[in-house]
Amino acid sequence: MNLSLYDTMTRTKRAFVPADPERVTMYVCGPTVYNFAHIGNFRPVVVFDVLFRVLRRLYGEDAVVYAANVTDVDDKINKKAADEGVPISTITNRYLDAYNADARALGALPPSLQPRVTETMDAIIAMIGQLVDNGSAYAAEGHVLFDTQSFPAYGKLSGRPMDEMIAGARVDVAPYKRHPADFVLWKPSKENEPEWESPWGSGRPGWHIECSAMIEEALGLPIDIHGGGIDLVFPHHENELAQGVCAHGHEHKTEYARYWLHNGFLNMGEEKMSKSVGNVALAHDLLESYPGEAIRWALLAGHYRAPLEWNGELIGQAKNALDRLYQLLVDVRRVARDHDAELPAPDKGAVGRALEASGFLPALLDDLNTPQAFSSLFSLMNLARSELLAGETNWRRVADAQAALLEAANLLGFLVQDPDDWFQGAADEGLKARIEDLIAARAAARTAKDWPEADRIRAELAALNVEVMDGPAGATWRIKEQA
RNA sequence: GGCCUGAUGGCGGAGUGGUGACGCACCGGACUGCAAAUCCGUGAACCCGGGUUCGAUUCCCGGUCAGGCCUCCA
Repeated sequence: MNLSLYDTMTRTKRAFVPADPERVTMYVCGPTVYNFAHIGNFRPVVVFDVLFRVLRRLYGEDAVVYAANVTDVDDKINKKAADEGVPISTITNRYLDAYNADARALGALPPSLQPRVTETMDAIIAMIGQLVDNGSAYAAEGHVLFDTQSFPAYGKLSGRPMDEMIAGARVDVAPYKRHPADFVLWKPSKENEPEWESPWGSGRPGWHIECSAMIEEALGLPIDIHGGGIDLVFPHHENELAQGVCAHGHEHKTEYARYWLHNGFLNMGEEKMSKSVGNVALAHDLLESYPGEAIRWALLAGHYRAPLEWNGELIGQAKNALDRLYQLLVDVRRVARDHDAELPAPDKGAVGRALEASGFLPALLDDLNTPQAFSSLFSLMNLARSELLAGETNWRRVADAQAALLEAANLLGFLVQDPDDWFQGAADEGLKARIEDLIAARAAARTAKDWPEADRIRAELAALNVEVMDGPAGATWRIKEQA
């Protein structure tokens, strides 16, 4: 089975072939850290995390280098810092920490590298120097601009003929630009704004150059995969590509990124209007109310390139779907215990075959078709369930079936918790002790067939947001919907 | 204004030139003191109008609606 990916540059789905299978490189445009990130900002985080995991599986954990940058020089950051009267690093560190915490809560593995603009300044200035030296860029009125006319392939990635864009543009063109499409590589800082020394005067880099510089410094050209949101195709990635290639001279022989991947947007629908409720669209806030895994599931419920309808029901649906998957894990554990059975170690060959036969891996390798992979997850779960419920339970087969489900789910970053924690994790130790006491009291009432008392205790538990489930070997419980 | 996507059951969402996955929700049954979980089962959809075809949800054209980009933006 081979991975195929849809490449924005060629507008086709192509077999993925890395330049060097020993060192597969991926770069994804990360956040500008001036505030808590919107849930939409986390779609690429989760999507490319899945790709990262898939690549690690295919090429080996140490063979994949994934860089996700952080923009920590920006007007919005400057404004926020000025408003609070603090250095920009106070702002950027605060929100980068929050961003990383949210990403972790959403089950994203940390990228191999997380370069920051402030730490890449020398490479940025050096690259601008190269561009000026070889005639791809020019200085004007304290700015340095990239000369789009010097790069014939400009516009190829986004599929925009330049003249059409200029004709339809609604923005005023700065007078010092030679061509309307030229963009800033370096610009003077305004009063009281952070600035860095450069051969063109003190100032700060334009938006696009940071990524080109980071890619060269952190990964080296060409990179295998360049990812980001669909909105970045133009102008960001188009510009990045142009400078990244042209920095190496006019032959333009340098390959920049072998595959360009872009995720679609979350369609916020009416939700956008609910500002009164507070910023429900912040991942940071959603994580207060829902498990990160459920939010992750919701983000992967649609194909990454398609728009995803983000409505109020989605995360709840995701939570319920995960409940069923986790329930299988709980049941396997309980039934095995009831039978005093030890689950044997799973057979790797059988597990591998199940991932193929269920369609799970084929779906994932087909341009990351996560919705179809989800479907396979349920068929793997059903298989495990029927093995568990078979008349003469074959523990070897149960173990293999459960292992297949777990391996598949884990590859997507799901079922990573102990199932008891999933259902009961929201309870602290004090609450757990109290629940156990109530359940013991209820068990006594049930033994005495005192149904009114048993029901009264159940109601008491329900008031604690706890659901009791009677089973042949005693009652179990779980925390219901978190408010 | 220019360029570009998408429109599938109550909700989310795959897929396909020839009986329309999967999940959530709903309904009926089994199990249960009652529930929950689980199991069995039912119902329910391809925006509109043309065209191509033996046959279109799937291909083509037009329309409507929604969204994106052209300016910071996942």
